[in-house]
Amino acid sequence: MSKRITILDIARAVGVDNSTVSLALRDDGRITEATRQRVREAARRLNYVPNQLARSLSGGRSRLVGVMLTDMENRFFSPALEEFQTAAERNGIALSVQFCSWNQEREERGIEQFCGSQVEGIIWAPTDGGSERYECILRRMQSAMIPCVLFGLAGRPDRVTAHQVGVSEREAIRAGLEYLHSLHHQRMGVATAVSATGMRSTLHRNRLAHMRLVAGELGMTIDDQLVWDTEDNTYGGVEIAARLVRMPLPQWPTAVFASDDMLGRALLSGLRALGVRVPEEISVLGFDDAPDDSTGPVSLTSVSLEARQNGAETFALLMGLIGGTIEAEPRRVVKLSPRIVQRASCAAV
Amino acid sequence: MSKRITILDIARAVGVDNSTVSLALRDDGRITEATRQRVREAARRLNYVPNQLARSLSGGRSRLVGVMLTDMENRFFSPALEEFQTAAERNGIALSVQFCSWNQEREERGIEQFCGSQVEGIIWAPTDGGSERYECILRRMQSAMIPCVLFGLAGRPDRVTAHQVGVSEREAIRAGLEYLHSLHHQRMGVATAVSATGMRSTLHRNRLAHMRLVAGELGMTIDDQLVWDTEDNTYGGVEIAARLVRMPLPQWPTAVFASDDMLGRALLSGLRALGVRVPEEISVLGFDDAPDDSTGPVSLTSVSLEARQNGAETFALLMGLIGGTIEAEPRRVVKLSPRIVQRASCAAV
DNA sequence: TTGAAAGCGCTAACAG
DNA sequence: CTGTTAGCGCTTTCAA
Repeated sequence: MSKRITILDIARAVGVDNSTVSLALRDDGRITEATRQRVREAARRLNYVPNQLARSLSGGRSRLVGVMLTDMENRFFSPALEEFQTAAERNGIALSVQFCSWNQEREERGIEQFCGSQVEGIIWAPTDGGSERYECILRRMQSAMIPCVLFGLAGRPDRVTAHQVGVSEREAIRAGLEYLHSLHHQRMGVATAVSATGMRSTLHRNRLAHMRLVAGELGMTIDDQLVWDTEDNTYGGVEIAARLVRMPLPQWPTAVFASDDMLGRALLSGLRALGVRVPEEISVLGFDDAPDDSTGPVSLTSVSLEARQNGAETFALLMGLIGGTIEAEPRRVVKLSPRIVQRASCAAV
Repeated sequence: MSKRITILDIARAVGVDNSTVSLALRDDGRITEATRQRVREAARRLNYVPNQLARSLSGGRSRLVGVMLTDMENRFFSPALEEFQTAAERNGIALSVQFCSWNQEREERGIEQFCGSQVEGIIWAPTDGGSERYECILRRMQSAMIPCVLFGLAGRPDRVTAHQVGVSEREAIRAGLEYLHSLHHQRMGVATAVSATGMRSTLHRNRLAHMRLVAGELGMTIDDQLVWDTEDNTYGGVEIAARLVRMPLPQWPTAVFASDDMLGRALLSGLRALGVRVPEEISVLGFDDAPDDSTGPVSLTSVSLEARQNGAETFALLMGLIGGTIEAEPRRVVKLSPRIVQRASCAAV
């Protein structure tokens, strides 16, 4: 029934011009404290809600940033998004988040929608990097002059077509292995979930490949016997613990590198339950440093992918791009360093 | 440099009026196929992106729905959001998601922002139900005439101040217990995470209270000795398995009701690793039916909270409200029934 | 210090 | 079938 309240209603109520109201509402210095008060009061009384659409259209800036993520499951996104949020609030920016569920059409439509909504910038964790389709989307944003920062190191290192922030998985794996190496571990096991469903599989496959590669370079061995695979990314680690314990002791690795923190924690829990003392009898190293709800005895040393810091860095870069403090060219690639978060699950041999 | 392309640019390029372009782009029947083609072609060539802000402002409808959730961790939200997405796409609606991270100020600001963005409807999974603050937010949406559907059964059943969709936890607990009862379980254990941090604790505390209550009504016993608590919601279940196994056999419960599926799966994995056969030696019942990445031997019978169906129902209700097919009054409370998803982890005594 | 007027990009009546 | 003409609610010069 009652139409939506606009500044005209306020203007009429207070007896001033609408432009005065507009200025007063935004605390412009040109308006007397007195009128400002009356305007504010009327606004409250009338239950006025400023129309952001009109504001953006007229002002030419939406104060909106779009965030396109692959899925909600990814433990890496949660702290990063948290970081986006707080940074956005500090900058007076609203966030609009979308999840494409690894569906590339949805991903494309979503970004299209962002552009249509006149977002001032886009943070994008793409489903794939370097494909034709992906480059095309990037170009469209570019031609629409909407700055975009890729979240996570996507695409081919040879052709950097967009700003990006992330840590190299390769380097992170290397950091983990070097850490184990520094603790004199030679014979190493791996817990992985290559058999997991969907995109998870690819993730773990890549990590495993990197591990093999880098281990070779460091003179460490990853015996095929010591690569335990599971299809259950979340709880398969427990079963892996059981499999490990069934092995004759002399065949045990001195350390197990888990392909992600889920596997790592599950493994740790399983070993504990089976009476294996960590790190005395075996060391366990995780990967991701995903946020943890355990405050108990289970504490996993892990290679941190620095989700929070990545998030902060990404948003800062985007803000610079939006504000014009940072030039669109050349493309920036912010490569953060992985970090070993030392807890109790690793010890020297 | 190049200003953004508008319909005027297209109109100029094609040599027609801008309103013709507007209609042509929306496939209005009044425009000749020929001109439509030319317009479309020019639009593509010029890389035209329709300005959704202007469209919404002018058209008076934004085709935007806001979704306010507490956090990304909640496994219940993921399938529900998926459902929102697909339903939204079918209805030509765009979704804007926000997570408040259990921060009530952020929650409030977020909803405010939704209202300002002229969303046509809001789906809200509130941090709390029935508080003064919460009622106030509800009223504001109401006075802005933005329909809102609460996701999950929030608030006090006595005073229904908003539409809501969900399943009653109480009933779900009851369904679980009745199921165990029907399998002749008398002596029952509980795996809970009351010691978890943050809001999780409250959740588990409530569930435990309901369990005790309903168990009493059904003549089942929950011995305090058989209530195992952990602070690690995700992997604590493994440790609980170890604790259980340490007990002398005659004291074992015949079934364990896990307070959520994380605990349930962890427990199952732990028991397996410790050589306990499920369900032959003990039954395990989960709660939530969270999406599972395990396709392996671990398969947990669980009380489903019907996340997908809840999601679909919620969105449908909101669409009805937006479209005017459903009246704003009286408030609708759609209470879905929990369902036992029978897998392999429960058997009769 | 405030008011008048133009316009952001698009839609939607209506007129031609 | 296409062009004309008003707005949508707000910002932003420029006058007064």
